[in-house]
Amino acid sequence: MLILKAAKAHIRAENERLILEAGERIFAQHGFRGATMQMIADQAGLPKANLHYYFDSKEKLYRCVVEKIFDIWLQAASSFENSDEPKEALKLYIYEKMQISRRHPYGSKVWANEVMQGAPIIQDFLETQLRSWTDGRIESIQAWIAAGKIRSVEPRWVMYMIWATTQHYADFGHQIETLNADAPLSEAQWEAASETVFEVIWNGLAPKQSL
Amino acid sequence: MLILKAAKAHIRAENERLILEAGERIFAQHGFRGATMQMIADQAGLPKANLHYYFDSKEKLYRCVVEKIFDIWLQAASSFENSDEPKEALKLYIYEKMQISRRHPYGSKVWANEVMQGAPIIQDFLETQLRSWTDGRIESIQAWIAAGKIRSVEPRWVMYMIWATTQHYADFGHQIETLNADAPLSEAQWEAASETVFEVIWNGLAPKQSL
DNA sequence: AACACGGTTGACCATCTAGTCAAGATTGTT
DNA sequence: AACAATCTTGACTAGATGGTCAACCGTGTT
Repeated sequence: MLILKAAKAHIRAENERLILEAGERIFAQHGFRGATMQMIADQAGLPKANLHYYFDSKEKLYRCVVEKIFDIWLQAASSFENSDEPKEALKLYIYEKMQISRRHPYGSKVWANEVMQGAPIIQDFLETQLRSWTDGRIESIQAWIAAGKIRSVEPRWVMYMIWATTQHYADFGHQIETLNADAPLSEAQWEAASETVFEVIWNGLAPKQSL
Repeated sequence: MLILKAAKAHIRAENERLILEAGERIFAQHGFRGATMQMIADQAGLPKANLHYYFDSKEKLYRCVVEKIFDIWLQAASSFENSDEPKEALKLYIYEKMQISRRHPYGSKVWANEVMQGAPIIQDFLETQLRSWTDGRIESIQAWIAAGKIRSVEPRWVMYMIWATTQHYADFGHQIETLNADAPLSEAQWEAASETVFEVIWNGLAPKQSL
């Protein structure tokens, strides 16, 4: 029957997952051009021809990897909307983004790579989803300023600070490890770093007042 | 005579400069593997074979580019040492790093790329020069804390915040432009961004006290 | 003018790599 | 068991790319 497609769907799902995961890792470590289909195949434990069976081309595989990453990014974004109180909202968002840097360092690197190269593949995402999400967040921040809940600052620069500081822990993880005596950050260090990032930004934004 | 070498030294100097500049740009836009010697040659306005005359291999050219960038980075580093007052020292350093992001966006991207890929070429730099410079700066910050000039924070996380926020304006410049209606930041915007980065970090670090 | 040395260059080669393909293996259904 | 759809895979191809090389050019010195 023609409905066999559904019967083997789990095979497809599982293999696509394997390939996307391997792709994320290899693209992160070598960049788009530096990554070879053979490397990704080896990482996934599948023959190269199999990759082309599930993803037509290297470019399509790459696009899928990047889209998956953007989804995670947007997911974290929702932390921002769950509170009217800036302190709470910022804390949630910063901790969430630090968590993503810890759990998905490869994804973050692929994203960084893509943007650094001028976003040849996902420019449309930047211009639609990212732009509208950012505009929404800027309005929130402006509302906080109007309500006297934080200092008067240009919301854009604050957004960029948060993105930069949190993503740095993924993108420059190798440098951070090297400066940490070649050891990955411990649980306690991740917690301390998250706390410091939040504390400095929050104290930097909070209205002036004694204690 | 054998002293002709000196006579044509300016040709060598000029061509090496052209090639390094082109290399910085192309490596930044495409990554190490994505960049081709032909692209760099075209960018420099020289035939490809000429590149191999001045730099034995692609890898050696790349290493020269990265070393040049690291020098600029270390140069900015000295801003940190020119003052005992944290406010002054941090302001100088942050402004200097923002200036570098503006003037050398390609260099910053090459550095980011290199580190993201695990620093295959310049790991030794990280372990020697960067590590010892960082340790020195951490001592300065600790001294400020001991003197009650800033809050008690882990100096490392603060260093990373400064690096991240300032370099973000180079590495993610494309994203920033896209969110700025596809326009490069104006003079005033650069100034405002630098000011905000400094203000937030400084207020985030300054000891609590009324006003 | 003749020379010598550094600089220039087009043509070439060995290698790597994305993508193809056709034959065969699996698997769920009847 | 027979089948049809899906999945698997080794062998192959076309094109790109780093690097080489031998002939040639320009310039300052004698």
